[in-house]
Amino acid sequence: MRIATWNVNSLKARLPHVEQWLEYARPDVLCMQETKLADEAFPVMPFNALGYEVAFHGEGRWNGVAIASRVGLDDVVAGFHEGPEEGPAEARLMSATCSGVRVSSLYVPNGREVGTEHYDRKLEWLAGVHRWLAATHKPSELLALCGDFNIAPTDRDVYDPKKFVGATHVSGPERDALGALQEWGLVDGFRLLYDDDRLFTWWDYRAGDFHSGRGMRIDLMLLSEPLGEKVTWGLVDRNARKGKQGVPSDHAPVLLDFDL
DNA sequence: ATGGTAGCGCTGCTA
Repeated sequence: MRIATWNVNSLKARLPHVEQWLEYARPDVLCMQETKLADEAFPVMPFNALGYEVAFHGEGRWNGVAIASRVGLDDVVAGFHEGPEEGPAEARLMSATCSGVRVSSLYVPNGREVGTEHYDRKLEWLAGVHRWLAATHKPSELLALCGDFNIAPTDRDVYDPKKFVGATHVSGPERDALGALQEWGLVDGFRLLYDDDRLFTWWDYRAGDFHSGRGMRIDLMLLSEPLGEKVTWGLVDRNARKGKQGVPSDHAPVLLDFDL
């Protein structure tokens, strides 16, 4: 079973990229973030044509998450649904069961600058994820929390730690929030297999950061231990940025294979 | 060097 996650930065702008990627990567499940589409505008038919069912939770011009699956898409829940109160209705979480694995697509708030209300909301949202997890799941289940966490777990996950001192994505409270999810019973799936530096998944569009290798690893797949035991291979597919479809996403898709 | 690009949508916000 192949599970992937990709912040597409507008599914409307990126649909040709996504279609081509599905054709050659053939994930069984693809979690998407930043679809930036209202639900009535979601391109259902292109996914169906490639053999995927799709569930989506959007709000229009910002945010938006979705899950495409060719191995079943059951018990779809948009948002937290139970556990903590939903709060302001931003479309940042959606879950479904795909061939026995409970899969969630997450888009964690960016946080902008440390000490701002946006940063506080990011930490609150992450605390909400922990409460939701504790209220609705058990570490013994087959769980995959996939998405754009907007957190680089360690200093090896940014191109130059000196340039990130005092910045969001690397701060202690953000990493502690990620650590709380791990303490509950989730592991950084990609790190189970690959210990290298520079396995970045996001590059700023500006200043040629992609071609200069200035990136961060912020797109993660957090796995419960029973699912982590089944992981066999993975990839950050930087080739997904190539092709004739126009401007690529500023994120690359991440995929993991499981012996399930 | 405190810049730069992209998406949405038409003005400036968000990342």
